[in-house]
Amino acid sequence: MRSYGQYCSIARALDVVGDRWTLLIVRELLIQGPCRFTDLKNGLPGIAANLLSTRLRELEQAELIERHEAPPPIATTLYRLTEAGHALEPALKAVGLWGMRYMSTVDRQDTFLPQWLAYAPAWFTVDADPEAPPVVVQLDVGDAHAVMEISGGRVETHVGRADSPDLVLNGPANAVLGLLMGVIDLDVATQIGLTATGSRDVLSRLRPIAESAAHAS
Amino acid sequence: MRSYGQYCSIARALDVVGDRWTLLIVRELLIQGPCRFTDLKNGLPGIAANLLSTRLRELEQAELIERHEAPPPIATTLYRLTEAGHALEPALKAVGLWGMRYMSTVDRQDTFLPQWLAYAPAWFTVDADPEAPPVVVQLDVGDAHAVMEISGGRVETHVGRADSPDLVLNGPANAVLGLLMGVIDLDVATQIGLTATGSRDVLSRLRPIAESAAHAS
DNA sequence: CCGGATCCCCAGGGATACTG
DNA sequence: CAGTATCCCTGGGGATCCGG
Repeated sequence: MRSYGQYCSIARALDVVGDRWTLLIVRELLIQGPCRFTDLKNGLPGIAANLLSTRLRELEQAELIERHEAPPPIATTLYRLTEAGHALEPALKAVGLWGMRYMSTVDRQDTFLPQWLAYAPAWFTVDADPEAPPVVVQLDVGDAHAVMEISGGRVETHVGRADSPDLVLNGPANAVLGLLMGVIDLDVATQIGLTATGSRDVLSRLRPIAESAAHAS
Repeated sequence: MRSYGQYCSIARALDVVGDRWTLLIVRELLIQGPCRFTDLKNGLPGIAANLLSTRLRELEQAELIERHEAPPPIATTLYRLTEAGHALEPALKAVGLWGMRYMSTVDRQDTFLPQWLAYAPAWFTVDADPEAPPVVVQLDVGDAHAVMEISGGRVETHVGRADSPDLVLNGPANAVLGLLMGVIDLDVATQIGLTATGSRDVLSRLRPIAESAAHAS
């Protein structure tokens, strides 16, 4: 990207990460950890291979990521965030929090990956009642499955299924995540296809982070 | 901008404000208030007029800004942020906070405008001692002049000069702002051309916001 | 002078194919 | 699997011009 040539920290930041796809590459590395080239390509539907290659080179030069030749049994190069790259997390969260206003609808064309089902609650919701006993929520959106563990003030998530969840939320992405993120309420979510199986009152355990509370992890 | 086509709030946000210049236009409207076309063009050195025109149209369609036909004596159209546009402030602050790491050096080519001298301390520093009496700091970088009023826990700024400041900081942009933002210390700032006239101990009144504390105003 | 519109040129992005 | 090479096309930059 051409530099804006301004002595302003916002413009300087955009000089480094303002290019198309760049912040989404950082997003994938933040939520997935160190990735192979192919992992990144799969996590960024639509990106051209040459462009990913170019971006990775630029990010490495900017010292936001570093290549790491993993020994067997991996035996391939992994890309991982440096400290400076990891420091983008608060900025990405703030941007994502603002973008939440566009999450109430979903287009048929939109791609949706399991890891996004997992990271969204982890980044943008908190346990509203830290003293209460732990609960587990299973999220199912098509073929994407994730588990939320709400406990001690924190919400932790991972891709996959739970053994005996207290609640199972199933439906289209905007119904499940829209409800969790607080952009739609339970009535609307149900209307657009949400089915909630189990104890619905665990939903009150979850509080979406308000914009005014955007902050570092 | 082409849509990323992902059901992810970060990707959705970038669909709207990820284009070149877009976030900087929002920055100008945030720090300047409602602006004329020419004000924006002047505040964004290097932008082509047609591109500014295009971006303003896109931003209006996205309902982040709105045109306002101001009556005489202004008698021209003003562009101002809507609620949704204003809601970008936390995200811009978080991005700017991350970009602070690139503020220790300044290139001769870099442009620097008086309003940036004013907004940076207001956005990225706080009064470390709210109980102490108010102090006034004058900032001079070339032809750019700004005033900081540190009082009651807050740091307020405006472009211009103060009558009887408690401290005057003069020097290149990276010396003055780098010092205030905490990216360089007083010794280094002095080495690269800072002159501090008045009571230097008022500098201790100022605390740069740490990354972990990035939050809404 | 303000608020654009038009035109031309080039860099950057997208799609596909190909290679070590 | 991990990229590179190629081609095409869109979008951005710069200058100029035009109506109010």
